[in-house]
Amino acid sequence: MPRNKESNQKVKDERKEQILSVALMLFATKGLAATRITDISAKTDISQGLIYHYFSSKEEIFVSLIRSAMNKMNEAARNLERLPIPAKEKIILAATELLKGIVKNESTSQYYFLITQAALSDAIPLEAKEIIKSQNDVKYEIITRIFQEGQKDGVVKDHDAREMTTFFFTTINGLALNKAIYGKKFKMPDKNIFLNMFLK
Amino acid sequence: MPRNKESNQKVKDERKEQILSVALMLFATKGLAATRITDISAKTDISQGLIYHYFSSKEEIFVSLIRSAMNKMNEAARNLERLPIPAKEKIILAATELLKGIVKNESTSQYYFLITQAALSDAIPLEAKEIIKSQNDVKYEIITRIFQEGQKDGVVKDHDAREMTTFFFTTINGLALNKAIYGKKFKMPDKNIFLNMFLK
DNA sequence: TTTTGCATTGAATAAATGTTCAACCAATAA
DNA sequence: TTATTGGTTGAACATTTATTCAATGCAAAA
Repeated sequence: MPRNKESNQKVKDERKEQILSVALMLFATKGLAATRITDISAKTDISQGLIYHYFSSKEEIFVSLIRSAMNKMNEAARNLERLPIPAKEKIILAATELLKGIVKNESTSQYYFLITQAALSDAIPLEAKEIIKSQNDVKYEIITRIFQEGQKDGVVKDHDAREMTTFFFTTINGLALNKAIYGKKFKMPDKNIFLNMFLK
Repeated sequence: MPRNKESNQKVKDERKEQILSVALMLFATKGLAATRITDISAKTDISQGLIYHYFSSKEEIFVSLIRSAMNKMNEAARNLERLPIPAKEKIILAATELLKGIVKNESTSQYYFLITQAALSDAIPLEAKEIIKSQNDVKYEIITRIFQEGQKDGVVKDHDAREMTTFFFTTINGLALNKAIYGKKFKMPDKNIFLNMFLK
């Protein structure tokens, strides 16, 4: 008999994790098409063959990353909405955490680029585009609701809530891409400038 | 003797223009690596061979597009600075024109994506990266100066001018990408929300 | 120690794609 | 009409790269 089930599963999970983590970095810095399986193989020290033991194709790796990116973002948005604090606090918290995430956690900016790439590019698996299409609105709707709540409280500006949401996410997205471009050189600007768009 | 010089030059310019225009669209929607010479060939109805008569490689086409994108943007920024109007008006004008450009002229959003791609990706000709490195700051510095002038006039908020500039361009960039993703479905939000970040 | 099941390897395969090049054609001057 | 120049073609070539697969290694059970 070979290794026991759990131990095998552990190895499998670790390998998958390694592959996904390196692939995220590569897809974000080179793009899907320009990332070679050999690149992933070299950076993970996992043979090409083994990568195909865990994922059926390069595209499946990409789709898997998109799926987890969307899940993480939506999960965070849902948690935010549930918090027992006023709308204004939620908005400040969201801005603070998102900007912090961009500065600290490299994978945050990388996820943003991955999603931008997937949404934008024709050369991306259909499945990835569908995941985004069906899930992207979730966080938009949540933030829009929070803005509307804040307007009732009289603390959020009286612009169209959905339009403010567009600015909210496009700006965050723009910052994340800027961070991805400039790396450590990027200096995050003061979040209060950003909050001026929304808060009275 | 063949066609005369001018007539030939005209044909050449037209062909180059065709190639560049189609390549811009393809690079912006698929990325450099995923765009095939055959794609450009098919969409322009120009044979593959002829493309190599005008450009020495796929990458040269890309570099050429990056160069003209940077030139256009910097030129616009320089013209803005020269206008004989108060700083506040310049800021409003810049925002108005940039947003209008994103909504109307498809190539504007496409240029933004091209530059983001080039700045971000490792799989991009070095020359393109160097053009961006050396030229990207130009427009940042111009807008920063205009913000500072506006602060002297007492019409621009007292945040760090350079940080406001970061928000200015990251937001524009984010909007342009959003437009590129959603195309005609994209609804441009009210520019006054945006201007709240900067104007008193 | 031997067997077994599964992870793992990397060379082989097949397909795709950037680039080249010899031949072709079209317009004009002679 | 003919010769010439230079735009134009597309098949051929060389290279790259995703994917497969037969063989190997290894940990645990018998």
